[in-house]
Amino acid sequence: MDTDIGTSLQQPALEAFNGLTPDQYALVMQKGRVKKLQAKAYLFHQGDPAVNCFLVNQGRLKLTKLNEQGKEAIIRYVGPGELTAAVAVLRNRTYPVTAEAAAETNLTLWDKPAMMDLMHQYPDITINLLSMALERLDELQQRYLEICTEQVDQRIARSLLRFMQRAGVKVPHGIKIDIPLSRQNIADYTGTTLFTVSRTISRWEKRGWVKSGRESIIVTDPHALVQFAETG
Amino acid sequence: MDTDIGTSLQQPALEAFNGLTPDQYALVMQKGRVKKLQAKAYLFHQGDPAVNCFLVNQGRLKLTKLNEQGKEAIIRYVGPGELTAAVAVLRNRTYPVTAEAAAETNLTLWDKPAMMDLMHQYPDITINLLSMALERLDELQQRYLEICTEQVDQRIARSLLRFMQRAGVKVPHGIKIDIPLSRQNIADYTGTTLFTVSRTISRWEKRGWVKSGRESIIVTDPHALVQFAETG
DNA sequence: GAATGTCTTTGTCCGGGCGCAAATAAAGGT
DNA sequence: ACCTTTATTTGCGCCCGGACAAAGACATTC
Repeated sequence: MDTDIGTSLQQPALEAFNGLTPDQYALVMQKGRVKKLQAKAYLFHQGDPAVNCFLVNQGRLKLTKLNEQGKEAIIRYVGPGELTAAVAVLRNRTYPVTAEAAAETNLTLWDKPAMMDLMHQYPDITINLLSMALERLDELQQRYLEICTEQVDQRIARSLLRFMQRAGVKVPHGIKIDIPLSRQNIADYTGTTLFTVSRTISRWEKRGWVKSGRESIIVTDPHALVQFAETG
Repeated sequence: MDTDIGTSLQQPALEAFNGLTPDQYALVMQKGRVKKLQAKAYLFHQGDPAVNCFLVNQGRLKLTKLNEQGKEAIIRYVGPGELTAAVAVLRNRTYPVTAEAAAETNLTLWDKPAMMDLMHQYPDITINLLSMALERLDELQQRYLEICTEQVDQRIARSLLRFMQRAGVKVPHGIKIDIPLSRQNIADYTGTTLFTVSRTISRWEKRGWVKSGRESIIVTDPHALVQFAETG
């Protein structure tokens, strides 16, 4: 029973290659090249010409975006089973974001012609990609709503809950977010400052809602967080 | 030459049915049903079961989203040539947003089976839809960055510029935004309050950057706005 | 284990921008 | 023309949350 400890709670990601037979799947993966990234290594930078798209096999990518003044926002974290930089395939543009490994990460990548071939060969892939894009759009719309209408506390609560769902692992007294998350990261994700995040989280720690360490957060009372996120 | 006045500056929207022959296009449009909406009429509400997707032929839809407390954010305006509610086709879910006609609007709509048929019959459609979804994702990421990193003034400037690009028509002394936009609308779009928007715009009016009336805005000095948006 | 670098906490200050109230202006209805 | 409704402006007070400083906690390296 305690083998549960460490089990990932991650909901099965919407896969790009659903609906293929194992044989087809093997072929598709064969067409791609694998790549391994150390933590904190950059995969591509915002503005680089976009040539490949990437499937995360293990690990996690952090997607960030900079404005003209060099201020940063975290667009999202890409986990196992998720595909990113599909823009590269559909348009001859540049990457709109920067991708950095948040932890050691294994990828499979395809260049534009390869992915185009696959999409024509297996139309389901295009449909899956569309479905994934719409899902992400949906999530971002939700976050946009939150940042427009809610205050910092609530947004931080929601972020922790979102991270928990996406990358939570059970530990003795709660659920640990299995991404190295600094206060600054959370601030960049929620559109505030690391100071405010720090204060907010210490407050919650005193109330027993979370336990936090250096770049690590354990949610001990998810229910309280949900309650807080919804009512302020 | 002065016939230019009133000409839309709208950049040609990325179309859902590019790459089809005129005959095929006619067939596709035949498969859909047309619908006409009066201004302020609702097309669907957030939470309604999603059954149709819609192509705007004329007019404009306003997509909004509510949070638990009933606060609203404007996700985007959908103009001629653009398709919305593709989610309806790809997933058996509910509409994630509310759609309301911002002006009198003509639509063509397809239900899930019809659109599914089309996607299978003309694979290019799926690719176009994917491309459009990625484009919208890109735009929303950009706005997310802005709302995370920039202050209210700048965001309002950027919004006006964005509306100008999407729905600008030339008028004698500037470019008129051809959407009925109240201060409240702009506030909901940029994540602030109508008071702040009002103050900001009157300030700009005094500087001669814009001319504004009731639910109407004319940008008279786009360059100044761009400058301001980028440097604060 | 000393030194260095990074992350985090906490205090203080203060200003951008929100909330509210009240006045004004514009459109529409009868 | 009058009344009603809805949009906009403006003044004022206040507070959330940003800016900055300084110190503490934790890792890593040599």
